[in-house]
Amino acid sequence: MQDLIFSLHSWPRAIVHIDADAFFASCEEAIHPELKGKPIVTGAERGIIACASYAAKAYGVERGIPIQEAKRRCPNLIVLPSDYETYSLFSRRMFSVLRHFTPQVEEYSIDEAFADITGMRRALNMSYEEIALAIREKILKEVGISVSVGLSLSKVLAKVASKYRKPGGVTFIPGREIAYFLKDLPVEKIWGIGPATSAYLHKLGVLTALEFARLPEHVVRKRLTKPGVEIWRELRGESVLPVVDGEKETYASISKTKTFSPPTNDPDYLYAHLLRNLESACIKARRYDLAAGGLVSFLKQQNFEIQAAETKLNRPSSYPLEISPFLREQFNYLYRPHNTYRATGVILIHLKPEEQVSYSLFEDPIRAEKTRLLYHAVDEINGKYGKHTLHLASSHLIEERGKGKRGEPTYRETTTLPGETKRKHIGLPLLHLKL
DNA sequence: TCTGGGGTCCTAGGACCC
DNA sequence: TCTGGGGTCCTAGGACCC
Repeated sequence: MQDLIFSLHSWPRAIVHIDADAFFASCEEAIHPELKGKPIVTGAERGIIACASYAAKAYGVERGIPIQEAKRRCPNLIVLPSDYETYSLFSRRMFSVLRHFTPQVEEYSIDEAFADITGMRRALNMSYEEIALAIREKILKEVGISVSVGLSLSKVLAKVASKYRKPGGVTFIPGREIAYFLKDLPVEKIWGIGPATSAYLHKLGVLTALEFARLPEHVVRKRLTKPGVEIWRELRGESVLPVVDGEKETYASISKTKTFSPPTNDPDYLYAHLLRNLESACIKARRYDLAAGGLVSFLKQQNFEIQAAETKLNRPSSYPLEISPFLREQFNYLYRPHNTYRATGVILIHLKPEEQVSYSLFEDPIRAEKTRLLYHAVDEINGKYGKHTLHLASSHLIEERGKGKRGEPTYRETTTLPGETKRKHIGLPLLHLKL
């Protein structure tokens, strides 16, 4: 083992990873104690399982499989819709318990976090191992959620540790035991090593995490890119990926995608979906006070091929009324009548804080202000009566189609170019009220 | 895993400039 | 006018994550 780096001091760094066990299902059990221990899944709204409780997993019910198939495997399965608002609440409570042990907490996803507890032994009067155990106990007791905990010298190793005994495990990987934990771990199971890199490593004859960790440095630097080298160092017990604390409250991009069945080549229907994607993305952007500097949209063909277009906006915006002309342009550019499509998507990119947006000399400030006020009202109405109660008229085709009838598609908003001052009225007639 | 939805980061290569 | 070399910025696209 002397070829792997670790200091004689057993914990040069102490990094913890916590991973909630069957998180969505656990939240449901915490709210509805009568469901505890029963086979439950979430994901009813999509028809695909988002999360399965361990009782459900015992029947061979896994994440990603269709609900129908799951019911075949487990006839008394309890199927619930996913309730992200509630799960976020539990998530925040878990993380705040974690912050009880150290301020250095990285909220990695809704159900995972890293914490750097280096140097906290004296303050907490506990060993690092005791701190890891205490974290699990306190979250279980105060939030009612079972988590698995890993403690090691780096983030990558802490991830290996937390996965080692699930559910409910607490696993320590001190420097001298790294090789033991890596020797039977396939490279493709390492955090950050995906299909492409594993295939490449396999070709080099590297099958396990230990074989990877033992590659000579010059080979790793020559064959892999930066992330690969970082993972290699972390596996050897050297902490190079920092635990980034602070709650995440901004985005670099916001995307909305929708898959529909059956696939279609109907341009009106496709564009209506794109418009709805745009509205959803803009709602989220406005919620975070962000404005998009660019727009990407794409069509996914039946054979999963994707065509995408990107446009730079002349001024950052979070208003569909201003952005939709560009979307229309992109759609006209991308759409081919002889292709059949299974999904559409919109991505708002180059997001920046709303207050940093300045208006160009060439546009009508009154008009821009009116749009802002209009959407302020739209957000208020939709907040009261439900998302998309008030929406762009031409995205209404989605509802029409849902009811099996065809409305007259309208593209009136496409004549409203941002910066164009000719048109006076600002949109209410272009909106549609869902009853 | 016959493939849902939402993200981030990195790199190579072109455009442009001196 | 031709040629070489080097820097910065931007974009497309790949890879990976939950």
